[in-house]
Amino acid sequence: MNAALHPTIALLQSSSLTTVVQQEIERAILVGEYAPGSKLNEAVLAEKLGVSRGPVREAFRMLDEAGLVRTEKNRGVFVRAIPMDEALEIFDLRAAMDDWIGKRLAVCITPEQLKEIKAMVSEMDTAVKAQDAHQYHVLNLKFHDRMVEICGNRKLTDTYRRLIKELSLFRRQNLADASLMRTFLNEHKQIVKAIASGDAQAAGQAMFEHVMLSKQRTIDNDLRQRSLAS
Amino acid sequence: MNAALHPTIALLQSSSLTTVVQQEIERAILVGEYAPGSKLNEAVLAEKLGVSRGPVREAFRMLDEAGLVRTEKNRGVFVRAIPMDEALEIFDLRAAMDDWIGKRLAVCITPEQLKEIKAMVSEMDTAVKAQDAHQYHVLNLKFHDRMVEICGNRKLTDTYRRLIKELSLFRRQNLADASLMRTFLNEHKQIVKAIASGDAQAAGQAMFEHVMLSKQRTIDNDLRQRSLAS
DNA sequence: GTTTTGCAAATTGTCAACAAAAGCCTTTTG
DNA sequence: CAAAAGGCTTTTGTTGACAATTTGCAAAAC
Repeated sequence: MNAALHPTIALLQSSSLTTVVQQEIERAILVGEYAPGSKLNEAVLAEKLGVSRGPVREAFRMLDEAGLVRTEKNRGVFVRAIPMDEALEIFDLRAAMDDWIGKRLAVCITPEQLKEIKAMVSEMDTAVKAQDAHQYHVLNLKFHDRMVEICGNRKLTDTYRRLIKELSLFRRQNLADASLMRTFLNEHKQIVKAIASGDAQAAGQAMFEHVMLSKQRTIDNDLRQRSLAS
Repeated sequence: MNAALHPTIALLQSSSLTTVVQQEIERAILVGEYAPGSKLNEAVLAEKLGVSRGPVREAFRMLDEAGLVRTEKNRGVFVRAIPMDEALEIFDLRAAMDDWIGKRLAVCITPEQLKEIKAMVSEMDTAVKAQDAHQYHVLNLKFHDRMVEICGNRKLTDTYRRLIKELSLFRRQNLADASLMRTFLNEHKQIVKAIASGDAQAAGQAMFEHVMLSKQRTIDNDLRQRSLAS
């Protein structure tokens, strides 16, 4: 009965002020409008969004549980600043998941889906050649997100996305230079190749090592920046 | 300065009404006081806990984000009933994580920690011999939880525990019979052995397959119950 | 007899006011 | 001059009240 209802109606039915406030704050955080560590003022946000403080507070509780903000009693909520060691932990966890994802895709991906991710890689190729780091970054996120999605495990997808969101709070400025982009692109090609060949072991390993290289690059980047600062 | 303050003080500093309400509801849910699918009434809970509806609502938003309840706009919040297919998804995800956990432990576990988990297995041995399924279940949870913890990856630990909590919402009655307990116990011994030997590949595989057997048992159990019901 | 319609009660969504704690600036004191 | 004390301001924590929606029931219509 409630199968094919009007999109506007479905929207109104699902979204309360709290959820739309939550989504808006989350968007703003992920897009960098509020820097990690900065304070989020209830009253200011409430007025800005044209609601009272109640929904804002409820949204804060959601974002806290999601790991995007941290709440200090009687002091307020702050955009989380992911420390280096936690980011590295996330990389390890992601690697474990990507290992499984690779193995699974090698076995169960459909020809259409394979075509789809191949197209993504070739788009990335274009971006690399155009030296468009931003576009590459967007495509890269989409590439990995699509692969998890194809696995068809919603719990995995949710967990994976949660980690990606938290990771995006860590060092917005992690721009890859041209040579690194090319390295990653080659790894992507290798991943797709392993998946296409149906070799679960190889696909898992390729994805695992791809993430571990990202981790290593993050470490190197940090060391470089530290030495520059001193 | 605030390093070694009195535990009561630390408690008061960290816990607002919202957090204590959240913890209490979570406890009640996990312990089975509210059955999956049952409705949680804001006003009733608020009065029961001696607070107003505000903190209860904020706690609901946290529990929703944690996956323990589901909110339907204008209808209320309900204890989540994990459907079979989602439970199976969780098993797969857990297996992927346990694979990594096994590999990691094989490499980095200390002799004391190894001794510790060996002691747990022997406790489980006792429970199995005493046919104490409940005690076995408690020890089993502790065993796996401790192994994740030893890995020293807090993000992994958080994620793992989140999954375990959700899984505990699925079919409280999944009691193992004596022969199954013995099977699992043997697998535990094999896991510990593989970890002790330092063979990462074997340890990962042992843990992975251990979870997959749990998954299979869940499927079998479901089929059996379905056939009995018809 | 079944379905529909309308009303009343209960419940959730939202808000604004009050209480309490933290932050800040001035003043006082050594 | 530094540091502590005190009061003022801002911000968060909590509450109770009001508005909007759903639900259950009973009466009416077919």
